[in-house]
Parts: sequence; C-alpha cells; structure tokens
Amino acid sequence: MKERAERLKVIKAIIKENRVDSQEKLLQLLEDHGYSVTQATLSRDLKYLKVGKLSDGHSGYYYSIPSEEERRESERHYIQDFLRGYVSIDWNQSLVVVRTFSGHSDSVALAIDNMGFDEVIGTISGRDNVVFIALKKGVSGDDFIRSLKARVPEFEEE
Amino acid sequence: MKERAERLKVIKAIIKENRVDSQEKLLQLLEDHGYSVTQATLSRDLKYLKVGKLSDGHSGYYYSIPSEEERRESERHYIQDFLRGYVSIDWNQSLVVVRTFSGHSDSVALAIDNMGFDEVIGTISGRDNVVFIALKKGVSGDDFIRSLKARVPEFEEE
DNA sequence: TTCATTATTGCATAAGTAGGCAAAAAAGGC
DNA sequence: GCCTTTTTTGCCTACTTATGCAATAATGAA
Repeated sequence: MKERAERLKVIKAIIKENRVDSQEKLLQLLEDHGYSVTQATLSRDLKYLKVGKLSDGHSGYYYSIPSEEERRESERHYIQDFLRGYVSIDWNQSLVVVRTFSGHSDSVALAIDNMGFDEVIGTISGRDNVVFIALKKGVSGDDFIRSLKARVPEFEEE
Repeated sequence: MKERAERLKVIKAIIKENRVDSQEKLLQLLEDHGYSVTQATLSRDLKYLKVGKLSDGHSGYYYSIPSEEERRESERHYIQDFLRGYVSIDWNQSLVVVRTFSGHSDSVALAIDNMGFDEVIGTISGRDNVVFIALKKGVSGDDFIRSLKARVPEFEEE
C-alpha cells in the first residue's frame, strides 16, 4: 500500500502551506484532501516526519517540517562532541564504559544523552574522565556498539 | 517579585544544556536549582520564552530555545509576504479590507493568519485581489491597524 | 499608607498527543 | 496461489500540555 507514503507527502505540503497547530486541525485538512485517518496515525506520521512544534512568536505554536540541514546539524553537533572527547570504549552485558580525554566526560555523556539512543537508560560522567552508559534490559553492549557505529560513521573502537 | 525573571533565565539555561523532553522533567531540574513551581507555570514560562519542541531525529522530541535569528526570520518572512502583496487598506468597526496586487490575496491572507494577531478572528481571500480580515468582538479597525504598524514598521496606509 | 490595578501562580480540568495491543493490510517466499 | 512475516492502522487509554478561574503578590498612584 502506497497510501501512507502519499499521505506523508500531503501532510508535508499541508504543514508547509498552512498554519497547523493541532493534529485535530491537520485531520480536517487531510480529509479535505481525501485522506481519512485517526489522530493516532497522525501522531505517528508527524513523528516519522520529525515535525517540530514552534512558537510563532505571538502566543501560539504551529507544526513545522525541519529542513534537511537542521536535522544533519543537530546530529553532527552531538557526534562532534562525542568524537572530540572519546578515547576508548569497553563494555559488558549491561554497561558501557567510555574513557575520555581530560575534562570531556561531561560533554561526552551529554552527547550520548542527546543522541537519544533507544538502547540507553541513562549515563553518568565520573570525576576521572569516564562515562558509564547504562543499557536497557535486554540490550547488550554489542547491540549498543552496533547502533553507535551506525550513527557515528567515523567511530572506531579503541 | 523578580523570581519569575530569574526563573526564566534558569529555564533557558537548563533547556540549552540538557535534553528536556517534558515539563515534568523540567520541573525536576528546576527543583534541583531551588525553584519550586507547578507544571502549569512551566507551561506558561515556555510559551513566554517561545520554546519549541523539536525532533532529535531519532524517535524523540526535546525542548529548544529559538535563536534570535530564527524568531526574526519567521516574522520577516510573513512581513515580506504581506508587503509584497499589499496595495491599500480600509476598515470599519469590525472588518478590515486589504486590496492586493493581482494574485496575491492568498499569500496576504496567509501572512495575516501566520502573524497570529490577537485581534483577528479569521481571514478570507476573495477571487478579486481582496482580503477580508474579521476582527474579534471589541476590537476596532483602528486597534488592528495600530497593531499592524507596530509589527510591520515599513507599513504605511495607502 | 491605602486603595486600585496589573502580574503571577496554583488548582482543577480541558485539550492535545502518544503508545500498547490486536486486527487488517501489504509484502515476500516458495 | 498460499502461507509467513512485516507494516500499518484503529481503538482505547495513558501521558503531557494548556487554560479558566480565583487567590495572592507586586506595582503604582494619590
């Protein structure tokens, strides 16, 4: 079914051209274009499209499609923070330990947080240039490393 | 009480430095900084700060302070759309009528919508290069024009 | 100071959004 | 085609955010 792909395009267009400030309103506009779905589906569509909700500067918010650059930007930013501080990495079944250059543990931990890995429960940065990354139950260190590599192409263990 | 002003600064800082993805979480971080308020207050603070909620590109959203430029940007954009199409303006007690250059009525109406004037209930763009702007009860055409001038410095009647 | 006006906040609740789960639809494999 | 696997969706509900209203605090005028 290519319905979804089509709908996503239409949603993009609608959001660019109209001031849409709720999924309810989007729902209506979509109806006008011949698409009939529920709010739950829209919620998923918007997430998929990475649509944000921004202030119009005057007591209101509206949905907004992020530009390609914006997306790369924020991702690159985190990746740089990570790479800038990274020294080595090791892990066991439930925990990943990253060693960093002196003074970089906070920024590395923050970068990991910001990258929003599904596999991660939380991070803490120690006093001694070490970051602990706690993994979600059922996720192994290997899983995380794999995911990290996917997101940070220039990353090499050790 | 300057508590609010202070708090707003702290909120800005927190949002810049942490991945905050809910007001609940912000509430906690604020407590750590010694501020104790309710979620309702945060909702208002965020609106006041024009904080947006953006996709991190990976199944998540986080709050984000808009840069000065971003705010100007979007505002300038609307203003340009308006000025580009604007020819003349007239009004009575409850309605403002804008004449536009040929083919610009849609974009002018949209610009007015996007600028989110509190005074406006709604707009419609006619076939013949005219935009009607319906005003909220209790708001006069004069009020609106005043507000418009405040927002669009280069705007001159007629 | 005292009173009136405006700004802030909490409370309660409405409005809006997201996610689990199961069903239905689509896509592949043979 | 037929069966298995993966996607997509709706329904229902939980979670998150916004707002009307009334109370309280701050500000300012006289």
